[in-house]
Amino acid sequence: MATPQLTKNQTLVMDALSHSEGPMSAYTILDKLRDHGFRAPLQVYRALDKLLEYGLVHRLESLNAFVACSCPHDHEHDHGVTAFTICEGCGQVTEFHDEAIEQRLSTLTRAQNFKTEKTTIEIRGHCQSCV
Amino acid sequence: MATPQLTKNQTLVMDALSHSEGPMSAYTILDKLRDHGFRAPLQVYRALDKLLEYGLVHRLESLNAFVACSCPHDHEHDHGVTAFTICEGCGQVTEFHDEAIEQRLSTLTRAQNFKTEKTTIEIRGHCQSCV
DNA sequence: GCAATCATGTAATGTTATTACATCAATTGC
DNA sequence: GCAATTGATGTAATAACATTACATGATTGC
Repeated sequence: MATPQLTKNQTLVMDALSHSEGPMSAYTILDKLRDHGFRAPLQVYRALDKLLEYGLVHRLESLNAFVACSCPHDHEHDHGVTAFTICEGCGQVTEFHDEAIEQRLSTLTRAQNFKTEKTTIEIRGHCQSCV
Repeated sequence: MATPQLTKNQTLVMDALSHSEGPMSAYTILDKLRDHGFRAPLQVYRALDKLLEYGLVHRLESLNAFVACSCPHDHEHDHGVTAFTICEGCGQVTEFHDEAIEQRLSTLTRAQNFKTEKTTIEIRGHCQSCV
C-alpha cells in the first residue's frame, strides 16, 4: 500500500517512536505527547493502528509495545515476515528479515492448509553487551 | 527439569486448560474455577507461572492467553522452539516444532552474539475449515 | 449547500497483570 | 520438640493495557 500523508496525530506518534531508543508502550507515548495536546489513550491507539497498517511501525506482542520500523527502504511493498531480537538487559530491539525462515514457515503452513495473515517472531534474550 | 507433583491450584488450572477446546485467558480460567474456590486473579497467575516453568502450558503472546502443551511425550526435557498457528475464525491453535527453523534462528542470533532465552513464533490466519 | 467520509476529542469502561501484605502448612536443623 | 525457613495460599488494592460509545470538526465530491 502507498503510504498516504500522515495526519497530525500520526506524525506526532511516528516522531515519538522514531526518536526513541527502544520500544514504547501506548501509554508511554501518550505521556510523551501530553505537551502536544494528547489527552487520551485512544488518540495514541488510533494513530498506531494506521501506522501499523502502513507498515511504519511494528507491534511487539511479548512487550505490549511498539517500535518504528527500521527498514530503510520505502514502505510501498510488503517486507514479508519481520522478526525481532529483544534484549532483556538494555531493551534494545533488532529487527531482521530472513527469506529461509519465511520459506520454511510457508511450507509448514501450506501443509496444514493454513492461510497466514500475520506472523510474529520475537526472540527474548540478552544482546552482546548485556550477557 | 523434572516436573514435581502439582499443587491443588496448579492441578485445577492444568485441568481447566486441558479440557478446553482452545486457549483461555487468565480471567476466563478464573471464572471457570470459581466453583472450586478461586477468588482472585493471582491464584490463576501463580499457578500459570509454575505450569509455564514446567513446560506444561504455553503462553500465546498475541492473544494474552494460555494453552495446554499438546506435546505427547513427557516434559522432562526441552522441546526447543515451539510455534503456533492460530485461527482467527474458530480459535483453533495448533502447536508445532521444526528443527530447520530452530537451526536457522540459532544461526541468525549467533551472528548477532545474541543469547536466546525464549522464542515466540505465532502465526495468525485462517485454518482449513475457516477460509 | 449538503451528504459522505475521515480525523479528532472526551469519558467511561473493559481486560490483563502485578504489588503488598497476611496466613498457613511442610520441612529442616538444632 | 520447636524455632526457623521455605513454599503455597488468600485477599485487597492497584497498575498497565486496550476498547466502546458518543459527540464534534474538517474535507471532499456532487
